[in-house]
Amino acid sequence: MEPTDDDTATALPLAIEVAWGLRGRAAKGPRPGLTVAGIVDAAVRVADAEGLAAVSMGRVARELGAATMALYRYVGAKDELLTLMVDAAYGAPPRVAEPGGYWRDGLAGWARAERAALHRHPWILQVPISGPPVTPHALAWMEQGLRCLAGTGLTEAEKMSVILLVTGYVRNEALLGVQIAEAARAAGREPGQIMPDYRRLLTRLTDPDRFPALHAVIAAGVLDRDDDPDDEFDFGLDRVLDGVAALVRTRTA
Amino acid sequence: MEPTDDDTATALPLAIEVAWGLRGRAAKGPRPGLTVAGIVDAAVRVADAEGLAAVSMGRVARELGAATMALYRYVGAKDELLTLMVDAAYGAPPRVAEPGGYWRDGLAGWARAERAALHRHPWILQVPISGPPVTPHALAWMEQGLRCLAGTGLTEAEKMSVILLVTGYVRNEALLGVQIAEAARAAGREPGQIMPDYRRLLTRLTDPDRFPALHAVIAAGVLDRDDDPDDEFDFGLDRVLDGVAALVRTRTA
DNA sequence: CGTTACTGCGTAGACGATACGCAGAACTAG
DNA sequence: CTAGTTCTGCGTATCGTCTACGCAGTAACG
Repeated sequence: MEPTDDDTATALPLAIEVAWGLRGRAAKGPRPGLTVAGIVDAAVRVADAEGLAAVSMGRVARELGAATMALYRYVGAKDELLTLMVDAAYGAPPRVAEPGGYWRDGLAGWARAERAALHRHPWILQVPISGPPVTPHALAWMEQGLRCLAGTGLTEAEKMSVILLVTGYVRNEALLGVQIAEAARAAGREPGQIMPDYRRLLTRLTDPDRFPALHAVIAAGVLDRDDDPDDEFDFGLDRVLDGVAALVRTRTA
Repeated sequence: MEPTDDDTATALPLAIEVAWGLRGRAAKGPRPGLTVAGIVDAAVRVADAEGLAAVSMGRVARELGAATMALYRYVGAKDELLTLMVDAAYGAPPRVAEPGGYWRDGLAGWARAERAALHRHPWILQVPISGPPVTPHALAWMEQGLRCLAGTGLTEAEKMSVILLVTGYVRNEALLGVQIAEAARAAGREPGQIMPDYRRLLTRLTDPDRFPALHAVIAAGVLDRDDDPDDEFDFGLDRVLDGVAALVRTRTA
């Protein structure tokens, strides 16, 4: 029988249902030798140590002392594994939204916590996109973010937009950091040396007449040394939250 | 002889030097049958039509009627090709920064233009990160963005941060759009049906007691139908630019 | 006309995802 | 206790990918 529209619409990949605790052990058959959580942990371990590119089904299986194909009893495809790896790497969100707390402090803490998670597991940013969040931790993070905005008078739609805006900012900022670290690794240099190299490269490539604004930046010494990433992050976050604050004011007044 | 520090620091992949016009035709030897630009165009064509996953060296070569290995005379590795594909897909930036124009209009136009490019070539967002921008169009976009901020009184470092902030917002917003479209494609449904499906899924997965803020969003009907993506984009952009405006005010006053 | 530098590209190796199906284990019904 | 059922681990095999290597042919130069 064909699955109904409703079934396909709310159908989840096997391993993700397991992550939500929607599947128990099978009544019959041999005891499973592995667990979804164990597989995901092993995969995260590999990604942390050797990068996302090293995460192949075979490599993860070897990590567990299992055969490659054994994993496919637990995970329908590699995509599922990646989705669950991201969920595991985020972990449970911090409790930042105290009832009665100032929304801005809560949201800033939430953003910083996400940033910390991305710095712990930079490969998260390389996982290809698959769809809207459906894993337990991902939704828990969303919940925490929304709670920060409880007392603001924003509409629910606006709250969601703000959450998306902030998380987008954090991800993008972290992405830039990873790009620089990646470039440093590829060139075999210390992270602190990358910006001067980049400045030299830009100076060689770009003509001051055709790139005046860029050369003004270079001349001002902006690329002479790496900025403190924390300062850079806080600067942008303040801009974003200022923008949100402007909206909150219109709703409060 | 070992390359000096300076050489490695400013060394560029072969094909990217070609893109900057830093390499002429070789004096001797047979006439090249292909060009870097032609290869990149073919790859972009494949990505547009069949997605980034379809872009393999072999597939691109077939598109050109050449052999797989022929491409490696022009690009050192697949990464280089991807970088150049992104550059080609962005194309030349629009001229949004009129001298004497209001910075906010210019920056909004710049953001919208980038968004349009990402919508034309959604696979850009799936290209793995490699490093800071070094291709001609990428730097031209940066130049245009910086020019918008000419009259604002911001420091050069602040201008750069603002540009990064805005481009980050645009990329993130486009990413969300692509995720939704991707989910729609994977589920074989019309784009307009995705949000109701998602709402059903969340309702099934999350307990209202443990996810009260999320359920408030659901109850408010936020996920009942797809928002107009343009409205959603403009909302977030206004927030970001409001934040920038607050900074500009402190520098002007 | 040799020399030389460069071209196209065939061959081949290493690796990755994953469909398929078998052998055997664990549980249940009788 | 036994037979049947259902699930597990995983070997085998297919197909696709990137790319190192090196040969043979070609165009320009001296």
